[in-house]
Amino acid sequence: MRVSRIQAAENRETVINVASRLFRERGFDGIGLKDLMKGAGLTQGAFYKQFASKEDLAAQASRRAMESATHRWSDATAANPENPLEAVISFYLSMDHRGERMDGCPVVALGSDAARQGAEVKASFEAGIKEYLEMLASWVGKADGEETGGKAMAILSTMVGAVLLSRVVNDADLAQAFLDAASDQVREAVAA
Amino acid sequence: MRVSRIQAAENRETVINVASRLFRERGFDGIGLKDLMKGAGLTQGAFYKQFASKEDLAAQASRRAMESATHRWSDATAANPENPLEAVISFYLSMDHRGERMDGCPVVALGSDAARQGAEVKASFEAGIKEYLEMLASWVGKADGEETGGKAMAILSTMVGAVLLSRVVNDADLAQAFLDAASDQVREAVAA
DNA sequence: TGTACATCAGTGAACGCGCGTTCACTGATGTAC
DNA sequence: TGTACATCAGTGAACGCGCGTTCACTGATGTAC
Repeated sequence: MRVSRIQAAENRETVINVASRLFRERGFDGIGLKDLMKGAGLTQGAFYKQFASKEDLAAQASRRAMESATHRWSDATAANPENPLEAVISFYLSMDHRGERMDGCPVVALGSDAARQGAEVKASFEAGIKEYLEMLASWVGKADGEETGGKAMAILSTMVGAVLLSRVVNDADLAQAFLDAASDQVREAVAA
Repeated sequence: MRVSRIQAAENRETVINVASRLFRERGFDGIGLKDLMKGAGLTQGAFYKQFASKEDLAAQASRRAMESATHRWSDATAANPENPLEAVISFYLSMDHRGERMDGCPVVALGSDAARQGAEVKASFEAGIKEYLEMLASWVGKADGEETGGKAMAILSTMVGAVLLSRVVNDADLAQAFLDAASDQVREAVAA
């Protein structure tokens, strides 16, 4: 049965939001369209009225996931404008973030998968990563020339790598140690 | 037809080696047992004479992949014992490494996937990561107390994150910038 | 404003396909005498 | 050392299943008059 244009648009958004979380939780290949649509309260048949293919949804969901991740950074810094970097460190480099793949950073949750996907998925990640970098660059102080962007990139690399490594090991103490070591390194990099 | 014990053991090793490369290239879910066995010159039916399940092979292949990665670090440093860290940086944080998923670092190639796997796969990664850390810790100089392990962890996080980020973006210049920024950061961290 | 009809989002079954896993069978290897 | 037989790595077909995708159909929505 047909549904209003507004309802259809809302349904589409719901599918993208659900997919952005379930893809992070289980990977692009770890969840099927049937379950994805069921998560949005729809049936599989409706999928191709909204998306060209699963890869198309992967690109949309990746973009949405990165948007919600950068919004989270914004919210954290708005709550602590005095020290935005420390506000981000305190949740990004935490055991909570290690444990919540579904709502965490998409680069960590899907980075290895995204590296195998097409240009559209990567473009979604690239856009979000540039958002991350702009925020970081505005906090680390613009000293002289190009080195600012470099500092932001190095900090982002350290943060992404630390959470990824923390998730890949069984030992919770080792995981915590990666997060702590990365926190220290980021603080030092900013101070330098 | 039966095959000698030696031949059977060799076949098993071949399957693990092939899997360690193909999993890195396509992900655990991106390659089937049929193609995996074909890559080793065998048929799918023989698989369950050697492995309990696909996840069992994933754990074996992950261990093998990490071993070959740490061996590569050893080889690089043996070729340049004066400055082992610089030797590792020059290939790990390179565009070549960004492009060769199949023979590159398993943490970058499979980290997001491994985070969703069981304890055995993670144990394989953990063992290799500890190897990485031991090598790094022996190079960064043991100053005073626990901080050495922390430095090694921070450096590994930066390196892993930079290659992952470089693979997730389409823009080759941005990818190169991540690798360069990480190289600088690692050098600074060691000097500090 | 009310009526007639075209549109199309959503349904649910079906498509072919490849997946991980199982199994009866083969025949060279390994063992016992 | 030679023979008889048990073992078992490998083969290839089959299993049930879920995948991404397609399609005929439904009926409320949107449009034209």
